[in-house]
Amino acid sequence: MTIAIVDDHQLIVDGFVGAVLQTYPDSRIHTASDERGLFTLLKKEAIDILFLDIRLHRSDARDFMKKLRTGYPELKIIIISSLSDLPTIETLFKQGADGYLFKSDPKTEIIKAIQTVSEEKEKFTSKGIESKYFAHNIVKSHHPTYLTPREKEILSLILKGKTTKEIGDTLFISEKTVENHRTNLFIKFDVKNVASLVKKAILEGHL
Amino acid sequence: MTIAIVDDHQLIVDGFVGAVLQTYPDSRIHTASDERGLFTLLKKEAIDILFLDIRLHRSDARDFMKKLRTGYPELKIIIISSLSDLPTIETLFKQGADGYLFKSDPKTEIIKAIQTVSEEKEKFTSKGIESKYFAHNIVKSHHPTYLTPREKEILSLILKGKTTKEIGDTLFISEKTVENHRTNLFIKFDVKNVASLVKKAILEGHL
DNA sequence: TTAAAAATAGGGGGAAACCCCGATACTTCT
DNA sequence: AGAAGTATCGGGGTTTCCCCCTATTTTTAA
Repeated sequence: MTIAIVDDHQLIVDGFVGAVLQTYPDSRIHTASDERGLFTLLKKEAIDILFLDIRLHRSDARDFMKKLRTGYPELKIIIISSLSDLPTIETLFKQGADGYLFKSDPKTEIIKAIQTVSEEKEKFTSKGIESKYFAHNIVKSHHPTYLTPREKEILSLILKGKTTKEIGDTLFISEKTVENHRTNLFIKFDVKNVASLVKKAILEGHL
Repeated sequence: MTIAIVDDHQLIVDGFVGAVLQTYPDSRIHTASDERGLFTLLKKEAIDILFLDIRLHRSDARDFMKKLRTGYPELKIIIISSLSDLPTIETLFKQGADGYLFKSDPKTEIIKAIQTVSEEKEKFTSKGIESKYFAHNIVKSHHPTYLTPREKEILSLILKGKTTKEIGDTLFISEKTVENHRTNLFIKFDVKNVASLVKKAILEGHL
């Protein structure tokens, strides 16, 4: 069994490798710290299970997952995150994640995750996830879902503290157009002002 | 030598313990996952060096550091964080931190940190910090500094997406007063709109 | 006890945000 | 060919923000 972990926190990687080797001394574990490193790795090695820190990709987790799914359909992807944001979790599952666990989960959950996805039958969610998942009723969760390229562009400028006028000047479009995109961002994020938008965007990894 | 680590991410804790035991097999390492656990621990054990994930304390790292410093003046405190926010680092040093390292630093930095603060002479900053530190010229850094209790209250309501009017109604004060506090927050955070305020506040751990 | 800081509140005004609406053009997918 | 989605722009409006001031009371610290 070949396992890979991608995380930019060295400590996380070390803790992970230790935990897996303890249970599976014969497993081969590859590590990478970012997106680029991951693809280099995937080209060289046949990876069975990938543990992925989703916060690596600021802008577009969706395209990233798609790329992984299409390029490596057999790959099992387990998201490992410090985010407890539920809509994100739901979205990632829709995008083809096979499992999800928190960095705060005990390391036994890693082993469980490996076993669950190896058996090919079901998706894995850690206990930490499940408790949060059912605490807030995720059923009526608002999907921050998909942002268009232009929306992402405008969101990033909002996050930089730019005003509508400044954004318009930057992108050479009218303030009205910026307002429209802004409104659409509000709708997609289900918020009613910039403060909430910025908060939600940051917590969902758009920074 | 007795070492403690406080972090709510189990993987980080495991990675840390492994790294330290590798170099100091005889060291005693205690762990806690939150603030409460830490104080329970400090009452029972004589800790020499504390590695602390500062993101644990949403509201008030300042009071927290003060409490530690006054209650345990001999304790060496090394902040371990995933935040790369420079003003925060500076502030924490001012508040009596003895060292600072990133979660993305290699584990050799942990050992270096232990050695540096043990020698009692100097503060420790990891290589990761130093490179960032000098990349942006921190000299003219704006200290988000001290927030009054009322300002913290208002900040937290802004972070919840409340409008000036709503905040006034919540705290039973006039909108004008809220506006004043809001202005003062802008000045202290050195920003010019809510978007930047929220972003900076979250990055500096006020969430 | 005096000075400084914090919290309160107001007047007044301009700028930006926010919310309706409708409209056109271009791509993409079915 | 038609529907859906994206991106563009406008009119016209209300609300909120943001900034300039002054000023009083209370709390805190020197």
